[in-house]
Amino acid sequence: MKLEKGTRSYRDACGTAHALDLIGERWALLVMRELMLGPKRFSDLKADLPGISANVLTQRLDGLEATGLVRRRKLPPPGAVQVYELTDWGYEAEPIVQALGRWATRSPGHDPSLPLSATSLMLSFRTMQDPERVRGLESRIGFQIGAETFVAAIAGGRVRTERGDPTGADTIFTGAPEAIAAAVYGGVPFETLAAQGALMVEGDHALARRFATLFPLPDKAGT
Amino acid sequence: MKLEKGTRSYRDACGTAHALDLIGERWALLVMRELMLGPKRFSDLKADLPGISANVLTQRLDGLEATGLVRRRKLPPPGAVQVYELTDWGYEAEPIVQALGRWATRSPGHDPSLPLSATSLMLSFRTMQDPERVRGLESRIGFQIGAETFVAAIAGGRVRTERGDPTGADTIFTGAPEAIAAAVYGGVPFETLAAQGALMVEGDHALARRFATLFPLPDKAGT
DNA sequence: CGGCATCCGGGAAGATACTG
DNA sequence: CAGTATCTTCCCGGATGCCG
Repeated sequence: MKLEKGTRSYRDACGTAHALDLIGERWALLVMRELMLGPKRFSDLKADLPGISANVLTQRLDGLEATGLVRRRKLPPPGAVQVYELTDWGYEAEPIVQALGRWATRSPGHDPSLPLSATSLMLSFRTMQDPERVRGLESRIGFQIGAETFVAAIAGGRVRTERGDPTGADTIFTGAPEAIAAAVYGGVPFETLAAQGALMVEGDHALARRFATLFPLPDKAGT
Repeated sequence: MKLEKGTRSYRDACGTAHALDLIGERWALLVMRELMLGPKRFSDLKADLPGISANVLTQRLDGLEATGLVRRRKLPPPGAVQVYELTDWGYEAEPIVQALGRWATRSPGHDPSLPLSATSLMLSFRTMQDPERVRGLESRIGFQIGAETFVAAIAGGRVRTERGDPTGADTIFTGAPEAIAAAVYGGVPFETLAAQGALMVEGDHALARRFATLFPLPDKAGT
């Protein structure tokens, strides 16, 4: 842990510019994205951000902690590991992540088949849900992604996603984030993915199929 | 104009990550911010972004043009100068600028007394307006900032800002963006600023005073 | 003068290796 | 597992110069 040097600032009163002073460095906002669904440890952050190097991750976590966006916490024993979590103010950055995500899906250069973290996938359900299509639906969808589990609770015309135990959900998806994304955003049939061993769907298959229609991608920007 | 090299990408299917591929480089989003109220020429962009160097501005404009966010256009003669303007998709990034701006004003490190561009000030009125305080108000506020003019049209419970001729507005502010910001966000009395020659208010002074109360700053984030 | 291209120095990011 | 140390690469910022 060392002292920050003369942090290159925009020196601009505009809030947008100050936001970039805070989270404009490379990887900073993606680190925050990965913490949006709850605390994580260093090695999980590193694994979920392919391409980041350990020293850059250390620098970002130090910087975000110094600005009051991230806090490091020691979990109580047993398993007294150190985790990083967003502060309340850090969690308030979610609208930024959402606005960026929604806007960028209109990019002709956006490639949904690239690698994807489990957190990104769950956040994308928050971002991309279409209220028209969600209306009237009430159910719980479970996700088993590697060792992590999540639940999407559909009620009151909204899809809410969070970490949680999927047992008892109406349907459960098991597979890598990329496979679930292929089904939801790529329109790849479950059977195709199941045949590859990439995806397993348990419980109400009709519900699973309907779930995959709730998140339409916007049109690509033309010129 | 040269070919882009291997642009360092996050290679992540997440929309947020792709957005950062598009506008995550230093200055990129601030260039777009400066174009949000209409086309500008190179030298105006450079002047309104203190600290940017000409070559970086060139690189950003080239990059934004290549990704389809900015277009360069030749104004018809006379005065056939070249200007840069956002594409439709580029203008759709305004919610991002807004979300960043709103969020960052909660930062304890935010200093509203720093330099500010006229565009930033006008956009901040869009971002920070409080519907409760605006309700019932109907008027037109003019701004003369250097050689640029703007109008804030208040109607239907909303403040709309754009470039425009302020003649005939109910009240007109004349001064630097920093002076107007000091009045609106810093609570500095008009008289103080007028005594310094920093601000002039013409027309309905009561309206001007009320206008300055429409944009409350949120509480600072505490841990 | 506006709109760049070129060259240079410093510093941040990326990759790899190493340590408690 | 959670970082640190080192080295290399590349981007950013500043200065200068070209060219319509």
